[in-house]
Amino acid sequence: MDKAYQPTEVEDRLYNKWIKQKCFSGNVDATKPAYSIVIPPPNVTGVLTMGHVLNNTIQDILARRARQQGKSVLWLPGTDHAGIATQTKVEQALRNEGKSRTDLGRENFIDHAKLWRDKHGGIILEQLKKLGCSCDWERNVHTLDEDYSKAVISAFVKLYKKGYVYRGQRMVNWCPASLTALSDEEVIMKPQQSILYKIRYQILETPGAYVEVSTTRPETIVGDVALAIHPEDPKWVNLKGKHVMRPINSQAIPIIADEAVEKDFGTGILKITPAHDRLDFEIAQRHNLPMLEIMHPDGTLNELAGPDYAGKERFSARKLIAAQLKEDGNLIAEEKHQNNVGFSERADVPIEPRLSEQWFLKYPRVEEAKKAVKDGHIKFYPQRWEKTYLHWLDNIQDWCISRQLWWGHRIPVWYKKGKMRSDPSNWHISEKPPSDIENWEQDDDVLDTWASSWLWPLATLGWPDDESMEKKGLDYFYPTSALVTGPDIIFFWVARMIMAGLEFKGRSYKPEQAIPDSELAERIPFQDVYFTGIIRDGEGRKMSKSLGNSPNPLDLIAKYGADGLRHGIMSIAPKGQDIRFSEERIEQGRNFCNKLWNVSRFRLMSAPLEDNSMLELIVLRMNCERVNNDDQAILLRLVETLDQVEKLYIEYEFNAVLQTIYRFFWNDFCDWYIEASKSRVQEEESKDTCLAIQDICLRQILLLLHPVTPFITEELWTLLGFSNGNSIQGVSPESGKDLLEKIGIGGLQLDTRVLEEMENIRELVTSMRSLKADRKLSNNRNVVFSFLADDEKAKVLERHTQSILITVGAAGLNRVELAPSGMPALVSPFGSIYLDLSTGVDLNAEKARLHKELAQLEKVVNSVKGKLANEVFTSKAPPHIIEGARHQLLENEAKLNETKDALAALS
RNA sequence: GGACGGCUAGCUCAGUUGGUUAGAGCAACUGGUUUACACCCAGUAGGUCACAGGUUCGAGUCCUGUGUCGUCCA
Repeated sequence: MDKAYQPTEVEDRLYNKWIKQKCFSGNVDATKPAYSIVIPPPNVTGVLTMGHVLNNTIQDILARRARQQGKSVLWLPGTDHAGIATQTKVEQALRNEGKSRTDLGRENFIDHAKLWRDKHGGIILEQLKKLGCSCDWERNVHTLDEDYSKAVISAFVKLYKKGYVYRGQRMVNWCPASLTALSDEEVIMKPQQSILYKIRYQILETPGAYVEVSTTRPETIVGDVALAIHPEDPKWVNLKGKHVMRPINSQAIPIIADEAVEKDFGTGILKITPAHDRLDFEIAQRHNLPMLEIMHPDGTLNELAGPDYAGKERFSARKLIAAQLKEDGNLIAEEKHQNNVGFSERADVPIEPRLSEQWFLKYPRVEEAKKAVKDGHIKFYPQRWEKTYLHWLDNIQDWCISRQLWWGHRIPVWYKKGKMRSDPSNWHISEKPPSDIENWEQDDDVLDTWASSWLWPLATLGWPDDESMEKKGLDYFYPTSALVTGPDIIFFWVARMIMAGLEFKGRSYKPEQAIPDSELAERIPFQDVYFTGIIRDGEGRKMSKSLGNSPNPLDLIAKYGADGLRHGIMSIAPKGQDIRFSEERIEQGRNFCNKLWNVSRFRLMSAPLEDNSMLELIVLRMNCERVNNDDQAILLRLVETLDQVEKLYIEYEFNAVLQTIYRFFWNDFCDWYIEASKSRVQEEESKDTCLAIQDICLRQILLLLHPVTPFITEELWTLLGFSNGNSIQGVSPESGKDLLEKIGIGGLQLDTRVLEEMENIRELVTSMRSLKADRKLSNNRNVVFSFLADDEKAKVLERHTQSILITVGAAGLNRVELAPSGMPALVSPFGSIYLDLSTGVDLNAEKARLHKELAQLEKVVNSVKGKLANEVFTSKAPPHIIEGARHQLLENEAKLNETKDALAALS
């Protein structure tokens, strides 16, 4: 074995082996419980980020742990076509060649995009393999696959037939850069430093009189069709029914009264631009005002804006119009003003509210979706996200699902050629095109990507095709066991998947029929949802490409190994809290692997392996008579650790899992047990027992760690002879109880009282080391200690003398009858310990140290005394607390007295 | 404006129904190559638990308020 663990070769070799042996196949197996996870499909053109590392490591841990528990596990991978993002990238690539998508035409463009996808796509899946992800790659699904597309189209048609899908002229969020409508969720509100322009409008009926109106968007004045006041605003009561002159493109427009007007904003008078503002649109509808569209889809003003502004881009038009207003004396003031502006999530430009004809979805099963979570059919970890989820569902708006893109699922609607498209009698909506296709033309739009990925848990398992569902095991694997994702897509994806699952899984219910409670559990898409935190950089900023603060995970894998990366990232991932990334933690992950490697190496160097292929065989090598307290203690700690880890996994407390394993492995096993057993392994009578216990511990440590660090554990599983030729996968780490039972087959009974004794011994050893270190004697193994204790304590000490001497590094520990004078001392759970030094002791330093100790003890003793003297405490506190306090007092008083004695002995 | 979350050692974080003297890793400092590991070992130091009230025999933990940072929604 190498002196340091070299992950690269091991990882590649083992991953290939696992793939070859089809270890990750998710098979229907009626004899086993099912465990399934669908991957949150990454963007097909994406590359691995630290967020993916976190998210997928967690999924892999869950999958591997479930395999250990004997479940039939499916982790289903795939990618998302990511409509806007991918199309933008492909168009960018075309533009570099001097071409546009319209040059190519729709069909050519899509072919081109597919080629581009096939070339650039799927990189991320290869990267996930580097990370060790145990996905069933043969099941890989892409949202534009033929089967998946059929499911998406089928869902659309079903929803249309039930009346959930409708087409309508509405105000939508328009992205002038991507030239498509967006859903509300794709709009990000950002606070902006804007200018509030105060503009005067002349009142027609009262020449020479003006009203003032405030707006941040003067360019929309050319689209004004009215001014509005609040009907109960006393300031403007007399304005109602009058008219004003529009200051740009002069025209008389009415003043109307509507309750939606905010009396307190600006002057309390609102300009109404119905085609370019959501609120204005609603007001205009109520008052039968015309919709004056003054903008092209790309955000430039059109002819209706007048010859001076037609063709001008919206922000330059703003400046021009402001200048014109100023010149005409109609601009009263310009004030700085902080407001929120909606930006397109993808293109990062301000969205334009725009009147547009789109397809909308009235969400199905909103009430059932709330119920499924409220009643605990679906559990959120951390639970607090339920609130966010429910709040969104309480305020849900219809979903604009059509996108003016080519890359995606084309909407299965055909219109009669030459007929009014707004008239449903001219529509053909079906999975299949009309038979007389020559008389029809298909809708140009595609569906929002999320309107395909909301079917992910269903469609990846074959829905809605009966044969395919059977083949892929939908009945077996659905509902999936857990979903691991970020809270940033709770609305985009999680909530929508829940609604889709409730609507589509199982028998169909009419919209007005509620789904019976008894069916919720089988219709939901997943049982547990684990929300990860967001990975931030060392300064707490979100990782982003533009900041360049995101490390490349592949570089980290090359540097620290996939196991090191996984271990590092998991150890800093508190449940649902944002994570500050630091490379040091990944380094620790690597160090951990190296420690594991080296202790295994040490085991192999100590003695040749016996048959380690079964736990029972190892157990039988223990000779009960040779089992000492160190052995008892380490086995007890192992049992404890197994139970703790199991409990923590159930709560998805990953970093606590890691911490628990770490403590057992590093502190208990390596630092103590291995050290203490070094001499015993040299001795014939204790050797076999000690090695057997080392092997038991190592075996269970590997099993405990396997979900987190799959590569090194598999490698050591073989090297330490546990494998019997088989993979470590699927071997259970056992519960504490089961392990106890198996240990018992050799006749060994563990006694939990040993643990406390061992803790005291370790405390003593630490103190003795400290005594040495304070005098720069750490490396002197020839020092001699004396101790002063009663018979009972002395008996315990004498039993442990050997391992104390070894671990402290000392030549002797002798009992004395009287406190020796002039020796540095310490007070331990076993009485006073003296470091025997013939010369060179700094008595003053010793006194100072003991005085400090004394002060500390006095503080504790006084505080506990006070507590016990307090009648309210003794009458109200529970008995075990009082008992604990008494015990504490006795113990500390004893220490106090011994410390005083030690001090006296020094003078 | 509303909701949620964080604020504990220099840094990153544990601290699960309130109950012994608040823990770990890293960094710092001291000493060490004793044949598993310097990706290591031993030891030392470092905290009025953001602040202010309150409940309680007892508060890092519960309640109220404030500050601050962050996220989401409007």
